[in-house]
Amino acid sequence: MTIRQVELGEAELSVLRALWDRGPSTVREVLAHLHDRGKHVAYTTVQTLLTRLETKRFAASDKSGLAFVYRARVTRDRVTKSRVGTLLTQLFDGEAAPLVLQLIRSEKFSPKEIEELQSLIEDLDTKS
Amino acid sequence: MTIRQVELGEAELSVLRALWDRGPSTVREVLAHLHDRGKHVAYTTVQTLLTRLETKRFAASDKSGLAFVYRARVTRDRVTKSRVGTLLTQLFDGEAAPLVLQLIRSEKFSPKEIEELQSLIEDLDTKS
DNA sequence: TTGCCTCTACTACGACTGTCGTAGGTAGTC
DNA sequence: GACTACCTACGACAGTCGTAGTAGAGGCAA
Repeated sequence: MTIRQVELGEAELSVLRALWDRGPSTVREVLAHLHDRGKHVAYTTVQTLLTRLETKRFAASDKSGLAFVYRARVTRDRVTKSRVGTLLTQLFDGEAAPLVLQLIRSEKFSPKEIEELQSLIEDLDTKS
Repeated sequence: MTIRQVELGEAELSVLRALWDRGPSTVREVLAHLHDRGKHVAYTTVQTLLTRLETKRFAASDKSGLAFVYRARVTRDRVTKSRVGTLLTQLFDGEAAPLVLQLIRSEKFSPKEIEELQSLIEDLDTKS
């Protein structure tokens, strides 16, 4: 069967992130952006990745002037949620709590973040 | 180049999970376990996956009696951390806080979990 | 017009993954 | 001893990904 869900590879995701960060961009602009983040790939690699993103309908393009301009067709939030959901399913049987607990135990947070966490949790508390 | 980090595919991970859940198991036992969770794959598929897990050093095997018995060589916690870390890098620039906030906002928690969260966060608070 | 630059369209290719099938050994049963 | 059931070793194959080269079109400077 292998009716694999259409998903994004790591390199594809990094290109999509460039579109989110920069807004609509040409191949060359995405390339420059990736360069700035220390990713050194060839121009045509970026081109291929953008084409694939378009095929998978995560991006769209318009010819504007000389070169195609690509833009994201999905929000960062949507992709993020989907990815997190996949992780949850794969490792935590879909339960969010264990992941949250683990993150809180093992990662560092700034005072400001802690405060934010606190108020969020208090809200949860009153709602339930 | 393509010095891709040794990682686990989804099917491989599900087999590794079987080892975590059941403890040391034979191919047939893992197969039955997967079956129980609704995953229908062939015996030889499981065999291949276990072999690959062994090649990648995520599992080891001993011949004990008739069939090989496979066992996990990495803890669930270790793999989980690594996966979460990857996700964090790919989507949140390595920051845990945004992910935690998003999870708390978008997922449901039981009163017991909320309580646990609260006490954890209070600990954070006093430590900082 | 003749090059040179920049783009797009294709093609390629090796590694990795998910899935199995086949061949051939081993052990208990009739 | 022959059959049957179960195991392992290997090979295979298609689809996905990361990465990139090449050919050919369009525009601009000399």
